[in-house]
Amino acid sequence: MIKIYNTLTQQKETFTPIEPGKVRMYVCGMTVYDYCHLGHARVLVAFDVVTRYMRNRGYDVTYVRNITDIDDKILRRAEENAEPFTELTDRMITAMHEDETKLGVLSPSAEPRATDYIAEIIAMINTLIESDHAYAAGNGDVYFSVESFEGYGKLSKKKLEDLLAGARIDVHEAKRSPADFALWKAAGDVEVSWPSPWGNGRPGWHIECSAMSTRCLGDTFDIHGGGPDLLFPHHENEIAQSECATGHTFVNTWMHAGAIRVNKEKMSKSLGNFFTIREILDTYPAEVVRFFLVSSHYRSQVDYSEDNLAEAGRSLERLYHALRGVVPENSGDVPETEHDRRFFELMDDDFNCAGAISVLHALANDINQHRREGRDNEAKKATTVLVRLGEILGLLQQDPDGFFQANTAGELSAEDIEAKIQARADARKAKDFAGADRIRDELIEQGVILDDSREGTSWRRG
RNA sequence: GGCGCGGUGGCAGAGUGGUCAUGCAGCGGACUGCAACUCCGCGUACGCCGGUUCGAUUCCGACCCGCGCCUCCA
Repeated sequence: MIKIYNTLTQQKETFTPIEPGKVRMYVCGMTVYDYCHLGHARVLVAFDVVTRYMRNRGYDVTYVRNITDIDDKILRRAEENAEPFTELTDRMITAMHEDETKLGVLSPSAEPRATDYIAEIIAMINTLIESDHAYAAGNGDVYFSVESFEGYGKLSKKKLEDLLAGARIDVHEAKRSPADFALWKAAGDVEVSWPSPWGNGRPGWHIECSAMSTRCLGDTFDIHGGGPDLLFPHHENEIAQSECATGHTFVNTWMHAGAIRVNKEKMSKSLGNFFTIREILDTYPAEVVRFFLVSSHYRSQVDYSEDNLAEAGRSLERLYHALRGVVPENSGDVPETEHDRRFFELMDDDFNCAGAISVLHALANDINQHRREGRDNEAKKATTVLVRLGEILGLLQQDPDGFFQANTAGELSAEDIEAKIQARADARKAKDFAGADRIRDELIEQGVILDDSREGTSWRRG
């Protein structure tokens, strides 16, 4: 039985899918005008773990994550670059897929793009106008009438009168109420646009998610997720549009990831304090970045720092070290263990990855102990369990030697290193310890660390 | 100002009404030719003040501090 914290009800609830055995989930994806940063990675990884875990628990998960490929920022950036906006968005989508792959994020079941759903968007807007939840303003814009939806504010716990009183909502003449938001934006002369009953224009941001999610998953679906800054207004507006258009509950469970922070401030585009995934991957292995993200609860805030990433790396190394030199069995050959049960118990409780990782470490400790005391068969079994639980978190699927040796640093080839290790072994055999240590020191200078064990000497790049 | 989240050992980070997170760093021991890795052991953490309770870090209330949203942002 899985429990999930639901932003809508502000408590953990036992998850019950609409259709037994099936999960329909929608996550707000990227607006593709720039490279993804670590905040995006957080959401990507968090819902990747949710998907992997639920599938492992036997659910048939349909995971839809959209791409916003038309919006003001995209058009502005394309103009700055003097390129067609589709070239910009294609490039950024390719880059996003590369980043995802490196981070071990599985592809979603579907990845709808706003520009492919213009007809659905227009149809939904029409429905809203017909039912008086929306109105065409004189200037070609179409707005949603917030006051026409009784439940407005139920997700973000905001009161409409507070919003209306707030000075930060700009008064726009075409709007009937300052809290109303655009469903359709009229296009200027040269801008990218699509024809519509209200003239040429393009969709507003919120409506595209309503149109795509209901089209792909139905009027009501199980889980809707996204980053913390989408809660308001984006998700609140999605609820308003969708529930007014369909007459049904939009989403049962709302999930929101925690923010990534830098120096106690939220990492964000507007503050300019963001680190892109690709620049972080220049310095840290992708799995270390993933491990760092998975090491804390998906809802909590996480501080990005070099120290924290480096520490995550050392922690992950411990796990891989335990796997080194033991070939796991087929997972099916090892029955469920106490560790499996503990792992599932923790993950069932709102995807407690940080807790689940402690099980991984317990397993590593078992493996090391078994090997040290010569219980090879037990070590093999524990290794099998460690790898299969790791997979649920998207971790520990590399060949351990590859993990330790694939580091980009260092000039020496694997052959050079092996030769030096052999030379050192010969020196040790001849009791020439000074010579042996000289070789070891030379390797350390090249960033290569030697690990001696009863089975022989292995190496890694540090 | 409104709404929401959080303050755990040197650091990171789970969790619980009454033995245990876990990792990193540190210390002592084992292993080693010496190291590294590994193993064993160690350090009386739960913001502050009241309350409930036989007992609270965990429940309740007040306070202090931090963060997020209220405008585009994952």
